Amino acid sequence: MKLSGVKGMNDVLPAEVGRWQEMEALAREVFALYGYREIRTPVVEPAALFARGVGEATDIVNKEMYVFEDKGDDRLALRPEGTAGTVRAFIEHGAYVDGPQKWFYLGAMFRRERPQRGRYRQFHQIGCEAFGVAEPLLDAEQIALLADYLGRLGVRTTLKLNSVGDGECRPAYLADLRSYLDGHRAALCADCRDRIDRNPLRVLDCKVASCQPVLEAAPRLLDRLCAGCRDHLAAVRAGLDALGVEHRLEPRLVRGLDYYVRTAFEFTSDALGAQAAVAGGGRYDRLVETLGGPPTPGIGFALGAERLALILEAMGRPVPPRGPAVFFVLADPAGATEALRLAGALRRAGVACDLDARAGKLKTQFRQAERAGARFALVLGAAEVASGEGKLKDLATRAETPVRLDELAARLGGPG
RNA sequence: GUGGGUAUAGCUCAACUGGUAGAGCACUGGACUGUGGAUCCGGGGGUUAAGGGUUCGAACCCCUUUACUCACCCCA
Repeated sequence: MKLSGVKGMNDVLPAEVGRWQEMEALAREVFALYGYREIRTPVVEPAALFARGVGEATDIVNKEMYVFEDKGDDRLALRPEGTAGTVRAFIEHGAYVDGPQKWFYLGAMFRRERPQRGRYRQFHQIGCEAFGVAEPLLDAEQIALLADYLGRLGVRTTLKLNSVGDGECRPAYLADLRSYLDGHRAALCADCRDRIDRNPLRVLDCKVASCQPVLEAAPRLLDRLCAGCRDHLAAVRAGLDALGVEHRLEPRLVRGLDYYVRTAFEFTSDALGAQAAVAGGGRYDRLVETLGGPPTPGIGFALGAERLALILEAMGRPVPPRGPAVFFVLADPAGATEALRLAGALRRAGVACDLDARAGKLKTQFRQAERAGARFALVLGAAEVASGEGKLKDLATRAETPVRLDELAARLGGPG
């Protein structure tokens, strides 16, 4: 029986892992610049957390979540998204007493869907959550953070912004929309007819040509926003303008999670195929309360790491190299012993080095040095041991320069 | 969950309308007993995804299963 990985769950091999390390390191760096601090929560949570937080009726909870029994006790779930667990931790540890909090996380999420380009059963999200501030200034700042992060990676995206209303204006709008769509049921496609009850906002998103006339004339949420939501949206846009963040108002942008209110946004890329969203998020002012905490506004986003990696790859952005500074080529037993000793000294000095312990043909060792991504190679044999001197070979230029072995650490430790 | 496409060496692919399974790259040995990317010669590697059927004969045709992949749905 041949073993293979679980469908939709992928390995990141050493050759590509540099890209992931780059994305993660930059996230930590940039998020810290905006005052966000890292939080780590379990991959497993009570299933009820997601049912209550994300929404019982959403596809994510309803059909995509991995749920299992833990020895008969609780019903547990592999987290399908990061916000609910973060909010749970926020409440459980009473973090709300310390005023506004800005947190971020990196981690694996799980959804049991049919895999396709940019969509996997285990995938990784990089997300930010900010608690305790209802002001639109925060929305603008957080969206700018995300734009900043993507911009530093050279990724070109489109930012789509919308308001999905709040408890004051959305229910009335939804009722109107539902009855409007119901009245035009016959003119809509089968998918849309299903969606009328389940998620009427989604109908507006339909791409089927025959549905378009009905949708064009449908009531628009943007026209029905209450004064609070309208002002909020205007302020967010003004904030983005002030920060020089380009965005597009997208009245049909919908989020798939129940907890979103007011601000909803999405960064999309055309390098991704059908799954165009690199990152998405929005405000969730009632979520903390829903999950049992004190009323606390919040806003957050999640970015799909696999999708970002796909974009970087499509851009032809090279994977940052990670090779040793020097690779020792062992010419004979005396050289091998010396190499081991020298390697120890260099490593104590913080200089990365490597060698091929098989000590085979020089040709093979040089090939190994190149494959390891080493900057220099240094042949070590009885002659070098005797003279205390060797030739440091730059593998890129193939130029050799004499070097005293006891000065190697100083030579390689410095810049260049 | 629903469709479409694909499946031959580690990778990329050949194999004439069914006739003994090959090449390039990679790996490895040698030409070169202390200098890699070039050249030349040699070597290891395959139940042709799996199972069944048709046939004198199947990588090729038929059926089933599985995996991968793209799209729908949905979302990061």
